[in-house]
Amino acid sequence: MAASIEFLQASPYFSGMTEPEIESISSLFFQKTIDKGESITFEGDPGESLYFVISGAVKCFKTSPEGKEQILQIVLPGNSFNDVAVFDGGLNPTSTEAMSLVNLYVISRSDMGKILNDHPKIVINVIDVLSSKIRHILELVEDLSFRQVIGRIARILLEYADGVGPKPKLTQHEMAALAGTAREVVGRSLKTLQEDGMIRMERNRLVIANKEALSQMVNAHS
Amino acid sequence: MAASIEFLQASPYFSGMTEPEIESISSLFFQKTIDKGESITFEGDPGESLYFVISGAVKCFKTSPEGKEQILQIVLPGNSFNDVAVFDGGLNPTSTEAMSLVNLYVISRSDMGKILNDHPKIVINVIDVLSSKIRHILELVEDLSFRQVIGRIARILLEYADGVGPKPKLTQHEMAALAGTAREVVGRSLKTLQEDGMIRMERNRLVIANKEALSQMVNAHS
DNA sequence: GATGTAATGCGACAAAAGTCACAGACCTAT
DNA sequence: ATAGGTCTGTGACTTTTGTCGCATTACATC
Repeated sequence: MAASIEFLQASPYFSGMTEPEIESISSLFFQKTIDKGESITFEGDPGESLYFVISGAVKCFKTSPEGKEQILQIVLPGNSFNDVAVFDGGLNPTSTEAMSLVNLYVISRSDMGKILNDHPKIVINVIDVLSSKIRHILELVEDLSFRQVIGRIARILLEYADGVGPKPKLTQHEMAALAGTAREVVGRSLKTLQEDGMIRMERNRLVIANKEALSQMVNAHS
Repeated sequence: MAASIEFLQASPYFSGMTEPEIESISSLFFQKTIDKGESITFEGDPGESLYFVISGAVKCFKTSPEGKEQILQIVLPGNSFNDVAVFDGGLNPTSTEAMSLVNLYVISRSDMGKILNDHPKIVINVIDVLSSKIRHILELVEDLSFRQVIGRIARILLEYADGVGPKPKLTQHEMAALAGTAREVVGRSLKTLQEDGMIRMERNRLVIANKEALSQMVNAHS
């Protein structure tokens, strides 16, 4: 089952390739469906494949010896995961799991290597993708190091608004894993934000009531 | 002032290039000396140059609005910094400063681009360098998210042993910036580690007394 | 060796975050 | 509809971390 030409053309990896070129590589991908909650890759396994999300959401996370989870990235449609291990030939740095019903394109490490070999011009795309991953993780470091939990939660709310479009509605547990804290602390933070009029609970939907104040609290301090 | 051939050959960026090739690019580098404590680049500035450390140590760090510093990496001889901004054309994600008297090779973004153009085979090296940066930052995230301060300090002590070789002797302030905490907390942690017999202070030198116990506390929990 | 400056040691307290223990709400599949 | 799971709300308490204030010690430089 080959990959859709439109999908590949829109991917940051293959931008700049002509349509015939893309057609010639599309047969190297195969499609895969994963149920919500199913694992896709495990931290420490060899990096065999590169994955592209067609629909749904995938979380990349690390797990501590005590079982605490830190989400590094939620991968949404159009984006890829497991890049690092595929390109440097090392072990997967993170585990991944479907946060919803997920559709993926999968390509093997060796086939991806062939593509890079045959189309050297797209190697620059790989560099761009990796660079943007670095910038994204650096933001997480800033969060963990500089902001208190309530500030991190505010940032998460701004980024993941409220389950609009491809973005999944997050549980408090998931927000906790994103923010690197405990579920109860997320609950308390949400309560505080609500009391301060920054958010509102509307029949089981979380609504941002005062976006300016929320952004301000993110950019200023804590 | 061209770069030394041996230095470039040993750099992860140019491995695989023949000696004549390296000779042909060596004139694109120039050398620069920076005094201890001087800034080299600033977060948010455009990324004009790529830097290679010949001698000394350079810290890459982010600064919070309140002035707190988080060191992301200490760059030692043979390694590079400011890679991301140079390759993706964006702004410097971090500031950098000399932790000691530092000797650098500097190459401009455009000259580095030319090298990649003329020698496509080394683009794969860039991918490897970026991948290893990602893995390194992910370790920092794990530290910040999973370990308590004393565990992070233990890890720092194991990694930066005690000012041996090119590694600088760290002040408590610098350890705090590495661990994402305050100087006093570092002092307390060191005291605890000393009381537990894991480290020892010998006439102003910090010595690891029980490496096994220290590694164990790093790998196990907190 | 005097004199600043930087680095450290430490006690006391405040604030933030983590943990535990439940109760109640919500959802989903039989 | 009901039963079992997941998700949420919340109080009470502990632990960890951050902050302040100062005394003391090392170090570098004239």
